[in-house]
Amino acid sequence: MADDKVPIFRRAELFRDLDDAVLDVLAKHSIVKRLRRNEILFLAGEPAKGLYVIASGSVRAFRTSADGREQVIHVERAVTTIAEVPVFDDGNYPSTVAAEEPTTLYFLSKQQIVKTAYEYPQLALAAVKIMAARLRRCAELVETLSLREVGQRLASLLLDEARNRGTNTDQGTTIKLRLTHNQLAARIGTVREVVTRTLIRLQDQGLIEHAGKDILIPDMNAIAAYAESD
Amino acid sequence: MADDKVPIFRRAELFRDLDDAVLDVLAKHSIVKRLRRNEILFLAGEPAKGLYVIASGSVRAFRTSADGREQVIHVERAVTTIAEVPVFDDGNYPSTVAAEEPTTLYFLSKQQIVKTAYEYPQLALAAVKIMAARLRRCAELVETLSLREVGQRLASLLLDEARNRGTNTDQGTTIKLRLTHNQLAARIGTVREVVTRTLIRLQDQGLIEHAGKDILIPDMNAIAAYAESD
DNA sequence: CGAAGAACGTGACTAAAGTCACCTTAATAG
DNA sequence: CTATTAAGGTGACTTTAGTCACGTTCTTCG
Repeated sequence: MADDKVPIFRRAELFRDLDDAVLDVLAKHSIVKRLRRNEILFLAGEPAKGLYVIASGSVRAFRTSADGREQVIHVERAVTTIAEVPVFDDGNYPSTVAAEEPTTLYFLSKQQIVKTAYEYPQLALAAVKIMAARLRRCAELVETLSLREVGQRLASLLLDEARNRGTNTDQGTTIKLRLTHNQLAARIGTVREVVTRTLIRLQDQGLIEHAGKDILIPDMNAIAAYAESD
Repeated sequence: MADDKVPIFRRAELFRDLDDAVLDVLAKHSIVKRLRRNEILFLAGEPAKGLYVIASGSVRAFRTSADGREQVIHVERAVTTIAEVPVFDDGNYPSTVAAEEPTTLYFLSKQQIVKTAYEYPQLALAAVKIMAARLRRCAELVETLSLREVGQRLASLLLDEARNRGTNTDQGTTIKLRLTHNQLAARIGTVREVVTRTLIRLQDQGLIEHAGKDILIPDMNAIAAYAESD
């Protein structure tokens, strides 16, 4: 039964360099958890018991203001781990995590991970790499939130999506947004209405063409320039 | 000559658990660098050659917008390391770093550190801890920038300072600010004038009393409540 | 299919933040 | 000690973002 977990675990960057035998031990100790869309895995500030491997689906880590507005810190999709931070620094969960879609996870206890990290330095090294990458993205998020306006933040997000999962046509790059305006807002640090209006504005400026969830970026360079401009 | 470096290195969290012998090797390979106030150590995006130990003084890591506005990501003071991120994930420097005051640093090459990390897992483990802590603070920064207003952000900063280096009197907690309004602005993501006005507003609201760089917080709970309020 | 709920669009308004220009005060270097 | 320069203060204004209210259009599911 743990056998089918091992290949999944191996796809996680954190575990990539561990031997099958070690992964097998981890897998045997892991506990399955399934989440419905928007179901919460844990809350920011809760004492952390361990980390999770996202076997399928995706989750968002976010913070909430007192009046309920969300700011997404990062989104992670299968197969990765989440909540490494509190495992290694022994604190509470730093953000609330909820499923973006139906998601299956495997839970691994803090003790188990830390023990393994002492025995197999590859694990610690991999953890460092993952955190380094997170830190980079987090610093970028700080920069855009603080130094760029909503239009540019939205443009960056679209650009990102287009680069990752866009398809090139003769008209330019097209993407099918899977996010609602509300979700977009939570990622770029604003509210729904502003997203709606900003999309229209980007269209008026000729940077995008959108019909519902379908977005066409005629000129990737133009939108990149706009996103980065002063 | 490396002998005097070893006790300094040992005070850095990253190196705390290494043997003297190992530290001695690192120390022998390190290169001194001195910075004047506001002198730049490296720029965001530059290829990273290694990390630095802050032997004395302090530095800020920040990002700059096209029109020159700065957003401070974190501040580090002696004795800590900076630029671990690009050492472990092998990318460019993520932020620009400049000295906040006259500062002495020791440079250590990426190769040297990585090699040591492979031999001594304590180093990797320490790096994970440091990054985890950074990630926490960075997420917090994202939250405050996105979800809180300037008044609250400034209040949190003052509260932080007061908790760390405030002195309690019968009137409340007092702190001597060492930051100019410009520096405050760069940390909380706004501009000078807004800081000036916000300080006045906080005073009008009875949360602080300030005369130049001296700030009195009569009621720590009150300002904490304000900083966190919706 | 048709009703309910979610998502989207939009006008009108408020408020917060940022900009500009200029003045005053403090710090410090010759 | 005084001349520069850096820092702080302030009024008037613009811009951007956020709020509220409400209508419309999708989705989806009983």
